[in-house]
Amino acid sequence: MKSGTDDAVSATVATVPATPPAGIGQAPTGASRARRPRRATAERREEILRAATRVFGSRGYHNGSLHEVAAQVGITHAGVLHHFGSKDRLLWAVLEYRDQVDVEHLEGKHIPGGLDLFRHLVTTARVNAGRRGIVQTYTVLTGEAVTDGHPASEWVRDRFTILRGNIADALRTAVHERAATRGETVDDPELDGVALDRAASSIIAVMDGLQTQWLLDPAAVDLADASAFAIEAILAAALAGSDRPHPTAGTGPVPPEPTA
Amino acid sequence: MKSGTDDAVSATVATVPATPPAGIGQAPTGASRARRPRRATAERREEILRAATRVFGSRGYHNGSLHEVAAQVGITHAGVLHHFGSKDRLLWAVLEYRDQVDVEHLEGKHIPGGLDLFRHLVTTARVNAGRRGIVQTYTVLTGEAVTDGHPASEWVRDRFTILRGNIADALRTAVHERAATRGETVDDPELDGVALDRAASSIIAVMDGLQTQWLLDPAAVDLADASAFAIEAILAAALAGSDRPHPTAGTGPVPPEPTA
DNA sequence: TGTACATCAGTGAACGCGCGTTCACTGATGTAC
DNA sequence: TGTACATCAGTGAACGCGCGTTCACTGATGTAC
Repeated sequence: MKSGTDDAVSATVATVPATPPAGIGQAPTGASRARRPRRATAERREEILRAATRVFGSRGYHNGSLHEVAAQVGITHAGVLHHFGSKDRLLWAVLEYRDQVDVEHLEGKHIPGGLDLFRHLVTTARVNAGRRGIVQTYTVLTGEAVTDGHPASEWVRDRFTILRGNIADALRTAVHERAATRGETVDDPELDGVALDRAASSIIAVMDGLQTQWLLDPAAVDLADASAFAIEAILAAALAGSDRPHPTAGTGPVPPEPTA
Repeated sequence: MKSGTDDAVSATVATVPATPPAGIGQAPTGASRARRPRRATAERREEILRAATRVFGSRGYHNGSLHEVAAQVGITHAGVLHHFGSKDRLLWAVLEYRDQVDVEHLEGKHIPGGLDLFRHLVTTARVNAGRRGIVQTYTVLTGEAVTDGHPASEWVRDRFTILRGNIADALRTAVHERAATRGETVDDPELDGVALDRAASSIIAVMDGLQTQWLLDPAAVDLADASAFAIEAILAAALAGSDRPHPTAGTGPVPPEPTA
C-alpha cells in the first residue's frame, strides 16, 4: 500500500527512506563508508514534519506550499525536497509520523477495550478542544481526501476501517460485560455485526462532524460536552438495540434535500 | 455578508449580478437600450453553475479549474469569467444556487417542524445515498472551508448556524408534544437550551461524518441505515435528557490521542 | 420593413504569479587508514 | 594526530506548467425610431 508513484525514484534524492525514519545507528549495509545517518538528520526531519503538519492543517495539502513549510524550519524549499523527495512523499511521511506519535503517546498501553474505550474517546474529545491545530489538520485532510485521486485518501480510508473495527469490538465486549452483570449470556455469539458497525461508524462520525462545526464556530459548539453527549447516546442505543430487534425509522413522504 | 473582495469591480465584467440571477424580464432600469437579459443567458449561467458544482465537488475548489468547468459547458474559461467575473464569485454563485434549488424543491412547504423534521432528515439521508455527486460537493467544500481564509467558510458557518437553530426548535417542539400526550406540561418554558443545541449539533455532525465515511468506503457504511440509527439514538437521548438533569460522562485517566 | 446602434456572449492571446521539480554546486561532517 | 575521501544538508537558479485574470476584438441579438 501507499505506493502509486514509487516507480522511477529520482536519482538526486538519496536521503528519502522507503520506510519512515527508523531509529538511529543501524549497521552500514554496503561496502562504502559513512552510511550511518547523522544524529541531527532525524531531528531536522521531524522539525520539517511538524511544520508540514501545521501548514497542511491550516491551508490544506493542495493549497499549502513547500515554501511555507521550509520557511518555518528556516531552510529553502529545495532543502525540504532534499529530505522528502516530493510533496506527495512529504504528505505520506506526515501521516505516518502522526500515526507513530499517537502510538508512542499510548506507550506500552494498547488501546483500551470495552467501555473503557468510550471513556477514552470522550477524554480525547476533551483534550482535542485544547489542540485546535491538530484537529484542524485532521479535519482538513479528511475533507480533502474525499476528492478524486487525492494522495491521502487511502490513508484516511484505512484509518476509518481500523477505528470502526476497534469500536465495534469494544461494543461487542460491552454487550457481553453488561449481560454478565445481569447473570445472563448473550445468545448470538457473534451478536449483530451490522448493528455494531452502524454504531461504530456513527460514533466516529459525530466526533468528526462536531470537530468541523467547532472549528468553524467555537463559540457555538462545546466540543467536549457535545461529543460526550452524543457518544453516550449512541452507546446507549447500541446496548439497548442488542436486546431486541432494531426498529427501522418511519419516514413520511418528504421531498429530497441535501443536508451536507 | 458575502462581501470581502467586492471593492473594485472590474470594468470588463458587465454581466455579473450583485444578487443571484433572479427571474426573467425585469423592466429596464436605466435610459439606455437593450437592458433586458436574453432568454438564453440565464440558462447558460445555470449550465455553468451545474458544471462548477460537479467540478468543485470532485476536485475541490482550489484544485478545480475554470478550464474544466468551461470544457463541460463547451466554452472557454474566459467565457465563464465573462459571466461570473472571478473564480471566487463563481463559487459564491454556486453556493447561492444550491440554496435556491433546495428551497425550490421544498416548493411552498416550509421545512417541517417537530418530529416531522427528524423523519425528513432520515429521508434526506436515504435520498443522498443515491446522489453521490452532490454529497461529495458538500463534503469537500465543508472540509475546505475549515481552511484559513477560505472563501466558503462564512457560507458554511452560516449554514450550520441555521441548521442548528432549526433542529433545536424541532427538538423543543418534540419535547412539548411528548409532554402533552402524557398530559403533562413542561416546567421550564425555555427548556434547557444548551442541551438542545448539543443534540442539534450532534445530529448534523453524524449526518456529515457518515457522509465522509460513506464517500471513502461505500461498501463499509450504509448511509441511510446508519444515519437513521444515529438520529434516533440522539433524539431518544435528547428527549430522555429533558426529564432529568443530564449526566456528565465519567472519564478515566487515559492519555490524549486525536481521533479526527 | 429597414436602418442605426447599443449590448451581450464568447474568443484567443498574452501576462504574471505561484509552485513543484530538477540540477549543479558548496561547505560541513564523519569515517577509514 | 593527520590525511584523503565519501556522504550529507542545504543552496540558488532555472525550468516548465497550470492557472486566474486582463483585454482587445468579433459576430450575433435585440431595441428604438
